[in-house]
Amino acid sequence: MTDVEKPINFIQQVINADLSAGRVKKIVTRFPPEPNGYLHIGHAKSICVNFGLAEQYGGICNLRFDDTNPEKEDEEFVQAIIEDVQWLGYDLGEGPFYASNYFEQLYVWAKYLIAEGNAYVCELNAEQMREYRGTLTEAGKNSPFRDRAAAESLNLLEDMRLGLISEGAMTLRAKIDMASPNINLRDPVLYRIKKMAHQRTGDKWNIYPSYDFAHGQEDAIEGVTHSVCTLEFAANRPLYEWFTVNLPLPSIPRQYEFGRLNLNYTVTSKRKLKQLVEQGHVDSWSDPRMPTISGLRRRGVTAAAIRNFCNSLAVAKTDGTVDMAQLEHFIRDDLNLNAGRAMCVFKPLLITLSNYNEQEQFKVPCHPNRQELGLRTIDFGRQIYIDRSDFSEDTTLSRKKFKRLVIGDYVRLRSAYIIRADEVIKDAAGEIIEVIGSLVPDTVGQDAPEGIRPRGVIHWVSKQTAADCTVNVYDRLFTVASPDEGGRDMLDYLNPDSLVEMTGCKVEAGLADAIAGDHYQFEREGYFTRDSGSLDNLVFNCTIGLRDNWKA
RNA sequence: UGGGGCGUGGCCAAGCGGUUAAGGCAACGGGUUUUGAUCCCGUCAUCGGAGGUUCGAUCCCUCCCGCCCCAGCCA
Repeated sequence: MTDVEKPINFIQQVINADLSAGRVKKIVTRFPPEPNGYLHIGHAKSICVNFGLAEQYGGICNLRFDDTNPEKEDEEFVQAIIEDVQWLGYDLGEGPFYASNYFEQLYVWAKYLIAEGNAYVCELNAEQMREYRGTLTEAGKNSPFRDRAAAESLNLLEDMRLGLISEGAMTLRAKIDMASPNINLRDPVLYRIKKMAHQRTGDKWNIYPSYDFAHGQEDAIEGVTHSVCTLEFAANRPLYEWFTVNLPLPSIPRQYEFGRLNLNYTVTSKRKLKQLVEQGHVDSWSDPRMPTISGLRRRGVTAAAIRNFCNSLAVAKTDGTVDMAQLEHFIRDDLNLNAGRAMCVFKPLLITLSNYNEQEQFKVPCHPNRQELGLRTIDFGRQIYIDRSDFSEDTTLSRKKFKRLVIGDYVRLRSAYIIRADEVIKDAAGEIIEVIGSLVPDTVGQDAPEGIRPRGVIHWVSKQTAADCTVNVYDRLFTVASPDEGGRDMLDYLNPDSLVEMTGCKVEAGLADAIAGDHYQFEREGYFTRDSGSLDNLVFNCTIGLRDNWKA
């Protein structure tokens, strides 16, 4: 929460220098996802960095879909991405933008490169191209089509575009240097043939630009000043810059790379998340166990928590793995401050108060430290439920070790009376089915009377008015810190207990019609939100448990 | 192996030749508390290794070690 002056990162240093040198007047950044999956927590960092930079410098950040490969993309993902970015709290401004809107311009530039002798249509097939490319240690060799006349390439490119050439038969390649130690510069492919409809341009195109040929030019068209991406694109930067000197671009963007976010006990790779969804290991991209923005949202994580977490991360060139505990800290930090309190009993144990026959309602604070959040009403009666784990017949348990209800002893019911457990009723199997107790009069909102020392404070709900509900408690999706390490198959490390569904829970009446998106702290348990995926029933998802410092 | 990038406490991370080597997370002690929560105090490193330059190096140089990225007509 504290804004201890965060040191400026290397990108801000560059921006400051560019601003003072007059190289740029207004900062323009961009967040360029390919719509081939849902956004995850790693993207959140990128979004916060890019939109954050724009915000900080009074510039703009474009959400731009890098939709250059219809084979993998889908409109569903476009919509989900837009929703997630907005939910995180960012304004799309004039956007969203689409690479596909620039296809015509890119094509004009492709012809320009050919005319300038900087590109050619190559007829090597995929396998041959790989052979010609060389290896990390050996230079590649020139394609036999490398020196064909510009006019011929121009005609062939046009044929490719018109669908006259079959897929895989030809590509348009930049003519750079087959001996470059940087493999990205060994005559990279600019256009490939895909006779496939695009979700936005329909069947207008039979060829689609490659990432390298599209990305920097999209930036230039939009006037992006600082193209901030992740480290794995560092090797593409020389190519990015090659286009800026060989094409008549409207502006010269510059690319900078920072380390992407990795989190332990999960995976942050669209490919792997897609696999989990498609193979049914989770119920959808928005499964509350998924590290997707939509999964976190359904789980009950707030946008503020995600933003605070992302802003706590460094924008640097080191690539490390952040401890899940750090994300959890920001989730609790925000929820503790903002979530209203409520009581929910997971494993109900009936308590009947033999000396009480009334019905009462108590007005209790929604938040112990923020009275401005107001009061709520809770019902109290002769019969209440407490959690089975909050009762014990073992009278030898020390007060320090078991601060709950023990037969013959006292406990405080949160926001209500102090009660004593007098008698246990069991069924034929020896299972406790009810506890007969008695309350200590006049103890609501009062200190315990002389001689009575409640062992602790426990939560409860009124039997008469509590609502039945189901509670989902989640654990980490994987059993090991790095499920995608080395040659591991993440599926071997899926946590079989990542979801525990508890039915027959009892929540205070006021939450019977809780809405998804509202956050509650179930006292002594954790933070919860109504599950948006099963609104027909009253289901709460555990966002995260309360911190638990006591050693059992 | 060719090229590119990175190595500061269990994790993240400031530090830009002279600092008691920030801060956060975690952990561990203690205090407050009608949530075993929150909150509050306190404890917790000599900077991958070896040389060198310098009055002085985590910061500069050399070599070594380790990790990451690039050989898709993916992004």
